[in-house]
Amino acid sequence: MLLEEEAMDWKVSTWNVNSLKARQEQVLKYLELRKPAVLALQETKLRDEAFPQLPFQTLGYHILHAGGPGRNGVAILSQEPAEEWLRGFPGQEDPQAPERLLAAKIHGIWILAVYIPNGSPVGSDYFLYKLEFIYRLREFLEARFSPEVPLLLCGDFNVAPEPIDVFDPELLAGHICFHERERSALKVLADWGLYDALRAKHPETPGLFSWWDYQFGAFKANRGMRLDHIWVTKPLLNHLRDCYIDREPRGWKRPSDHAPVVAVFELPD
DNA sequence: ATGCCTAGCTCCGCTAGA
Repeated sequence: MLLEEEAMDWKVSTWNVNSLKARQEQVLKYLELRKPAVLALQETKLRDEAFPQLPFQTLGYHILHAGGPGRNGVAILSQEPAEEWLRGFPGQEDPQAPERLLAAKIHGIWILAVYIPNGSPVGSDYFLYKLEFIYRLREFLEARFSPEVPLLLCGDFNVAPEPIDVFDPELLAGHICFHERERSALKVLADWGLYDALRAKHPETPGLFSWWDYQFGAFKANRGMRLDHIWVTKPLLNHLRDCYIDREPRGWKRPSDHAPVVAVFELPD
């Protein structure tokens, strides 16, 4: 009993909202309903000065945002303030990385929130940029962090890791977000010492997707892909209670095309 | 078939998303 009282539930959620301007009311509703300790957002599509801080602060969240004009934009909202934070790949010239990668130390745990480039079409310069981005992320982890300490990498990876993670692996073979080269890049990233939280808890369950096309009634038919992930180091995996995809917001009116992915940890208070 | 994908941006169509 004493042990239970000393442990706390720590919920981390990641959600590609496809414009925070268009989705502000839904994100506020989500925070009120689910009350995650941390919510990572991708595709805010906002400049830093345009982030609507007040309604989120009113709900008790601290805000870190790494945005820019038009596309991209990542944020970390947290009930506890960040002790340290950084954006982009430090020391690198890439103009997009500071809108796609944000890291924050919260409750003593480094949380890396990422929006990996889409990379379409396959074989283009942009496709190579996507692969390179994933390899640079691995180098960044090597240079700056250790797999021996609790760390969480989450966000829109824009890659479905395995055939079980897409609705039709034969149809989608070689397509963007399920191409062999993307999947092998993701394996190199994982080999640093990261575990897929969802598959740690639900290794064989098919049909677990986090993105569905707006077209073709894809959500209703569950024709989707698992592109959004929460990966953790071994020390944090030991505290993982569950990981799941929260499909409800995908069914709301005027939704994002992605659904939140959630991990719940039992941590010492 | 009542029904079309949805953002931003600078227009009133285009590009990107995945």
